[in-house]
Amino acid sequence: MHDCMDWRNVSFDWNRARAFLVTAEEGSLSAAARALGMAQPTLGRQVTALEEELGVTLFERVPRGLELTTAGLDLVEHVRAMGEAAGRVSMAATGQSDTVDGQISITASEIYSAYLLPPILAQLRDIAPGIDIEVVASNTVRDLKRREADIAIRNARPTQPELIGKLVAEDRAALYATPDFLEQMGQPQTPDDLREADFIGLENLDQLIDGLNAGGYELSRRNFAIQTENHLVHWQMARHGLGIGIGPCHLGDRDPGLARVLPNEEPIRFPVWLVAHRELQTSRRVRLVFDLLAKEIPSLLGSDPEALKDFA
Amino acid sequence: MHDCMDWRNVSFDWNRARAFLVTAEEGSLSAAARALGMAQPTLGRQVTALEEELGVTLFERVPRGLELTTAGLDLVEHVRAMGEAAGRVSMAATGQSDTVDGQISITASEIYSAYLLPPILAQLRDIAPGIDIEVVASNTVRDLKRREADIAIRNARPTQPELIGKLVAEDRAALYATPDFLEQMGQPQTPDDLREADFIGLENLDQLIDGLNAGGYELSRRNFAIQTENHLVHWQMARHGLGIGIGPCHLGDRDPGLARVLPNEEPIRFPVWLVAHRELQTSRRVRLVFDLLAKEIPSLLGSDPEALKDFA
DNA sequence: GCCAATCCATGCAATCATGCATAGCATCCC
DNA sequence: GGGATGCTATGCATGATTGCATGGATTGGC
Repeated sequence: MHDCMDWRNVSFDWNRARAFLVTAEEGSLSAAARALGMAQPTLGRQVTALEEELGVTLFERVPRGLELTTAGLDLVEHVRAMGEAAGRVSMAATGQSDTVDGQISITASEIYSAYLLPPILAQLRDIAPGIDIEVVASNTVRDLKRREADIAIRNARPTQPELIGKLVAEDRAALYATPDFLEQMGQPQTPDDLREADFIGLENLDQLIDGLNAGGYELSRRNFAIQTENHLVHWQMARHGLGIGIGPCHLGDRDPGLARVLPNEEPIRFPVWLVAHRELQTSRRVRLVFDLLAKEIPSLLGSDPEALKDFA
Repeated sequence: MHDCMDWRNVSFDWNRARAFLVTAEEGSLSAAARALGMAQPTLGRQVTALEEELGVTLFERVPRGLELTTAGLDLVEHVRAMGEAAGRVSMAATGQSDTVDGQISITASEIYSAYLLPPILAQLRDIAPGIDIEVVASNTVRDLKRREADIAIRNARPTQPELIGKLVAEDRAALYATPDFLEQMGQPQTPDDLREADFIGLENLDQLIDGLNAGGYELSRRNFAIQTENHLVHWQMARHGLGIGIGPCHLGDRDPGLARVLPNEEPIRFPVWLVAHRELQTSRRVRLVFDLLAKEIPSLLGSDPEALKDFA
């Protein structure tokens, strides 16, 4: 089967190829070194050695950094393919990994990262002390295909076929403000009473306004004098009486310093999905964390299993 | 362009992946080591380290050798893709032979052009008949930046940053004359014996005199009754007994019609550099010729690789 | 049953690669 | 124009990797 495969063609130093790839993608040796957790001189020497080895000048040394030559531009395409294959190797390896100990990376919104994950991760530390946990708190959807995280907590069903998702809970969100703030407003009762109210804004402001208006509100940008892209900051602002904030009920209802702005309005209901890459689902470690999250999130959110049917 | 690609997923040791691939394909560490030109323990340790790194047992150690586990069987598929990409990298770097065709221009001193290059260029004709060769025989340094030639053979390290040089050999030169001429002089033994001798001059006569006097001679312009700027003519004059000439030992020592004037004096030693423009170094054609010259010049000159260290 | 061949694992010395600290340089901003 | 900040290149000491030599073990053949 393997009569006489010639391995000399691949006998150049593959780590140098990796150094070249990351340097090309990051644009400078220093940035690449930071990304890889290596020293800059090391990377520089590896790139130089690869140029020597292949007999190709890959980069033009310019003061701003390194710039790909035409030859380098040609080669980086092939090396990129190598890197993508390497990513699949790593993905499959984690999936095959029979040891629980290791690193795992979870991405979730800032609110979930701050209020939902900590008690669960404390449990995880007890159950499996050998697992190193990294939490990527981000309100933008991270790409699991590129392995930006192993497990994601999201509020929508994953669309990509290589991702598998599990609907684990229902979450609810409502408008919150301090009791003082509401008293000053005269205890609003209907969305109409909020037409002149001060809200605290988030990123994607127009999208938020459209969403609320679709629910019967009549708001515009002038209602949002204060704005932040950070949801935790947003929440703290609401708690300090700076305006009306939007947040999950499991937080707001338990916060003695906050009250629902419109107690008679039904909260917004949305699903909570756990998402992981198919390859990773076979990993004992990923499996363990995934199952723990699936078990604990519903109880922490006080989610009724019956309610999940509405999102199917 | 893409904000923050996460490279941790590819940060495992790629060389270990290569070790794993070749071992899996060849069926044993020993065979893989032979194929890669490495030692068997090295490869064994790399595979073990990869297993450690990925947390996956790749091979079952059986008496006959190594056998892939099911996990390894899964992983080898992905690593094979990596290897194939590596092959394309190497291919793109090495270049296909059909793109080699074209014109190339080499500049060298007259002596080298006449005595050193011909046998090498004959080889080149055999290897790559599609390459048209131009030899610029010149004792003045041609400007590679202005593309006066593609490759230069020089006796000094290139100073301009856009030129890259490779120290390929050590050359030696000595004073030569015909045996008859020496007998007539009474067989000189020391530089002092040559104070009244007839030398054959070259261009830059004063520079040559200074150089020789720095080596213990006591010469002046009146020792140079005959002078020519052409080194080949210079050499032929020496061969015809017109005086003492200076020339490379690899020529003089093999010439039955010539003998060293001072056999006990150490020859002048100087480095042989191959020089090319950085940009041209990426050309497959230039590379091919460059490498051929780098390989053949040392053996033609009988240069000891150890001697090169003196010029570093 | 023994010898030869082949395989993997380990000890050890030399080599190579790495990281740190630093120098050299260009650029940007005040 | 000068200080701050980004980059790459180099010297040097340390630590990791390599190759060689060797040991232990199994298979196959005579």
